[in-house]
Amino acid sequence: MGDAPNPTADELRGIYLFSVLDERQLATVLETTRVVGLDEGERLFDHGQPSRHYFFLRAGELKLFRSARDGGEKVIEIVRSGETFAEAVMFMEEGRPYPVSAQAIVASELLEFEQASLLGILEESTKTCMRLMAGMSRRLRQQVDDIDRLTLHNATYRLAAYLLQQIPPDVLESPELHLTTPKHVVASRLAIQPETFSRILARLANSGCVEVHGQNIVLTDIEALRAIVSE
Amino acid sequence: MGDAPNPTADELRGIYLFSVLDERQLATVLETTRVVGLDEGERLFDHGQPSRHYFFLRAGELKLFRSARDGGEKVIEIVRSGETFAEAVMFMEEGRPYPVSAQAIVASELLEFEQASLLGILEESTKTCMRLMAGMSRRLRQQVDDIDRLTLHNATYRLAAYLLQQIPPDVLESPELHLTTPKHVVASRLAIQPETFSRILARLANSGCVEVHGQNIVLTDIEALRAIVSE
DNA sequence: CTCCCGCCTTGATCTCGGTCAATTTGGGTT
DNA sequence: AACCCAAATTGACCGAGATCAAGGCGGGAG
Repeated sequence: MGDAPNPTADELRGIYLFSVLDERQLATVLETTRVVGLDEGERLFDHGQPSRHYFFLRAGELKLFRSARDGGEKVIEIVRSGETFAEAVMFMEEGRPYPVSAQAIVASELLEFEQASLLGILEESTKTCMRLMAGMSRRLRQQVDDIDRLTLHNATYRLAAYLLQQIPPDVLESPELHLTTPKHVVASRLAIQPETFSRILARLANSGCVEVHGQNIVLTDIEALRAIVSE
Repeated sequence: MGDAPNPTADELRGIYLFSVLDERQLATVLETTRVVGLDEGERLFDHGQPSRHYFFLRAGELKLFRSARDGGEKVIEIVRSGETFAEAVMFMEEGRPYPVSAQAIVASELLEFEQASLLGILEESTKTCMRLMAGMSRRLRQQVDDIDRLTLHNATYRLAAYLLQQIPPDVLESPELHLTTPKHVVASRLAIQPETFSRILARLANSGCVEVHGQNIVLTDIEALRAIVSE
């Protein structure tokens, strides 16, 4: 490879978590920062493994998931480029094991940070504490939403809600969206089997809500989708 | 009433979140602390309502839950006396709405704190930030465990895991435990219908794993329960 | 003691989504 | 082009758990 640029203070400053750090603090973080490349399908860490790092996804896409002994798999979160993850693990007791496994969906490039370097900074930067807590609070709420959907709503609802959520925030009238992720991964994210996922999407298609062309999905009737989601 | 004692600095010091505060900081918190009594079934706050307070449960028990329009209800967490809750809400964006509703399962007594008083303290007490983050991190992990159980395991597994989890940590050989909570609430916590809950418990009973006497359940064969959970 | 109302239990039936199995599709490789 | 393999689709069937419908039990109020 060799074309992976080394991280700079400027790059770090662009990451929300680090955006209020001063030069010295940024330098401290940079000292132990490593660039990590991941091939498609490669594991970054495993559930239960002791954690010493947290990460920023520069490019690519990966999934955080749990596995069952029978081979079943549940995607807890899909991480997209520009996001940090596993930064909350360091506050856990018991040797700080990762609560999920992480695997690249496509070839990816990440920055790997030492937990220790951030802990020192948190001691002196209450602002950074606030950023970290804001992120944790958001995740907490998202997970409550996930539990709500899993237990109080059916698979069609969950899929419709997911599609609506994928609409870029700035676009009002753009009903076309591109699944960056293989359908079976999205299915697992929604706790649906691939076969059922396919059937529900087909049903939405021939009831006129959506048009499916492989990874591209046109939301031809947003209102109908909203109707499904509003009960 | 009138028999609800006013909170003291000492009582606050006994709460994990406040345990590293100095006298002045405790006094600041105390200034805006209120004692709140709740009858059985009474609501403390509702999902979506703007939040200004967080709480400590002095006595009693309450449930944090989500409702569906069809009347369905999912208990997200059962709060027991000695626990704080809703302290993570203040870091949420968008007017900080409560992500769940809170309702007393039995008559309860709580302390109500203003979010604003803690925010000021967090600015100057990085140690308190750490405590708060530790609590949030633990909740985050618990919710991942919940999602795991909901999606990767069946109702019998969830019930068995719940029973095993209720064993007091100090007791090794005590197979007897008391449900402090009505069975239909536990059922909702586990995302099981009351009828199914009852049937599964009956099945565990006459396969010799447990003995049920109303609210009291004797775990007669812990190993068998462990076997169900290790699948 | 008796009544009453919620909670719990038990039975019968239904259904959504999972499982098993067989194709089909499509991007990537030689 | 012909081939390959993983992903996706489609069909037939099944089953865990939900729903609908009666009872039974137990504790608090009069």
